Amino acid sequence: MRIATWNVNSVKQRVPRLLPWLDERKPDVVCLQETKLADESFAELLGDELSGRGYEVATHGEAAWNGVAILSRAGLEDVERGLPDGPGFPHPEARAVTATCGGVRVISVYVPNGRSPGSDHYEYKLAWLAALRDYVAAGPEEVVVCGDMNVAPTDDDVFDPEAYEGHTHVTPPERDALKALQRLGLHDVVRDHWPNERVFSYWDYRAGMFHQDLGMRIDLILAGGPVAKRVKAAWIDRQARKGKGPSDHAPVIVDLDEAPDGDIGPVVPPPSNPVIRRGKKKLPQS
DNA sequence: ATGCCTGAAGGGTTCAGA
Repeated sequence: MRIATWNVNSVKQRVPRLLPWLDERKPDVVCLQETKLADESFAELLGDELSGRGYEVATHGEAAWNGVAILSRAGLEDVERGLPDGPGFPHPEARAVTATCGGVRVISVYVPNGRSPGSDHYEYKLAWLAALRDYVAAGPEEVVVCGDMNVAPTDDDVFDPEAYEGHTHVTPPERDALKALQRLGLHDVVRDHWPNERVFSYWDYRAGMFHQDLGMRIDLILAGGPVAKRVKAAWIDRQARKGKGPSDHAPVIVDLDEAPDGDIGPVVPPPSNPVIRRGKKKLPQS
């Protein structure tokens, strides 16, 4: 079973990239984030295209912002939207959807950004991560938490720790909240398979950050013990970040058990990364 | 070539993203 997660940064804008990607990589389960579409609009936009490819769909969206989904052709049962007792800002937002697919409890999450350390939104982010931890703790071990965690687990997951000083995504409280989740027994499957590689999943659109490979790894697949034992491959699909009209995030892909049949692309990530240019690099300023 | 920001809402710009 191939499971993928992708922050598409507007599914409406990403249709010309999403559908060919599904046909090429042939994932059995896809977690999407930042769909930015209400459920009815999602069904109208993609219902036929997805059912034609054999996918059932669970969406939890809202107009304009946020929005998550799970596409599955491995079954889609017991759908839950949102986090029970999760915090809002001030109202609950569409940031989590859960379903059982092929015997695995799949949670697609879009963790709040946090905006700036110490802000209300930052506190909201920490509270949201705590609620996610409680939710996972109450569920089965056969679980994968997939999505945009908006936290880089370690300094190895950003292009330059100094560039992020004073910014979100790297602060100790955020990393502690992520660790608390992992302490439930979840494995960061991409890092486990590529312990010493430079692997990022997000690159800012601005200033040629992708082309210099100045990014961060914030999109994760966290697998419960029994699922982690089944992992045969885990990688980030950088190809999907190239070309015309990409999302600013790349998909993360994991294969459980035997890799699926057919031409479904590499089962290991392309090992080469671009040449890193000399000179101090900073984050683009907004 | 991987090539220097994008999406959405609402209104002629502003906010959000990370």
